[in-house]
Amino acid sequence: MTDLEQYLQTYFDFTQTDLAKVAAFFKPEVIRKGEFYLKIGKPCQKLSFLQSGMLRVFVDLEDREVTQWISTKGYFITDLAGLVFSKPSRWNIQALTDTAVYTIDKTDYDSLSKYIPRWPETEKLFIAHCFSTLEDRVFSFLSKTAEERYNMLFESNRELFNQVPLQYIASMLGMTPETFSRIRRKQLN
Amino acid sequence: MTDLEQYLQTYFDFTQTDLAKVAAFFKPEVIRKGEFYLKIGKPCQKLSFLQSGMLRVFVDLEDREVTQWISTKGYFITDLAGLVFSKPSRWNIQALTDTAVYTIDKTDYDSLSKYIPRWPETEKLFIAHCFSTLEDRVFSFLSKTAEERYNMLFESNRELFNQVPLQYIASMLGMTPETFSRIRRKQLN
DNA sequence: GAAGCCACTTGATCTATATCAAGAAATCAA
DNA sequence: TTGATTTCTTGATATAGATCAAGTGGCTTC
Repeated sequence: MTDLEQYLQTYFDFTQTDLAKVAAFFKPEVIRKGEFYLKIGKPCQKLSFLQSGMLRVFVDLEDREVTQWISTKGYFITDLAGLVFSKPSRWNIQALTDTAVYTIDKTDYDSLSKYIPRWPETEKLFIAHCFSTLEDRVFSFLSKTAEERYNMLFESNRELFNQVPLQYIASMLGMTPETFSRIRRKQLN
Repeated sequence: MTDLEQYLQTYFDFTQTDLAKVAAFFKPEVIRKGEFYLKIGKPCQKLSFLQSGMLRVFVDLEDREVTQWISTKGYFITDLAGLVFSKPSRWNIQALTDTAVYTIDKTDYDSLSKYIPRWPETEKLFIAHCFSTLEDRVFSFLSKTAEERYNMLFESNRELFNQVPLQYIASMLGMTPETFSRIRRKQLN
């Protein structure tokens, strides 16, 4: 069983048969460090499962970049609004390291329910789960300090802190690299 | 055509027949000012369409309340994670004024696809839309000042500012009532 | 292994926003 | 109406976090 199948299984509770059917639509692909998976304004006609490496979701403002998310091993990556509504992407997605993904294109993605009767239900659960995660994230900005947000992320995703330029994590947590660095030192003591 | 049907139509692009079918599942209900639509820890076994009035989504912390959202005329209200995953609700939802809603209970909600073949697709689009809105909200915390967030909300939902205790709007924007008040004065000049 | 480039750290200072404390205004209750 | 709450404003002050400006220490590249 591939990583992809394993992941789909834990996540979606498919039968072995459905698992294989779904997985067959995903094609392996490598994005080299620095290459873009997606650029702002382009249509997003694919969904990928991240097998190894890291992708950063970000936006360029006049005076700085804002990192919205960093996707690591075991996550899916796409611009959901782009995929679902065929809108131009609102995010850049770029490889921080050489990154191996399995990709399904929109056409195949949209056809999944023909082959997997339970797909629409599964897909709903998945998107609802993503929604719920974002609700928590919004709540963290409403109710937590920079230090508390740092600690939450550190507890839940320690590996990130060794593998990614820290300035990107800082941005994703809504603070400057300097603040991040000071909090980090404080927590190490 | 009821408000509900009208709203469902603009939102979901149903046929007239499907529209009537769906709408028939929703029962009118009134929540008096101060009453709770939902309490933290309780299961959320319903979804409602807000016909008039206002509901506030919030959490009690030790030393303060945090308002996560205020739902007004024309919005849906539920705890999505509760509805979809049958988890205990993570939010309190309380009426700020006497509020008229149309409510569908979970059992009926889950059965919709039996009557409306296009329901799963529609439901997916709806949840994906909610997700996308939250993405924008997260981004606003990563990239905007309190004043910028104030202005964004003011432009997009001016009525809210006349109808709701301002402290709740302040909380929902991630600032104190004092800061909100000062920004407000500044913008009025 | 020197030169250059990043990423990170650290200190000094600044600023947006929070906190604290009163008062004014609005709303509610009887 | 009148008093009692609650909400909003305003000022004074405090502070978390930003900004600015040098460093330092790795990596990379030739």
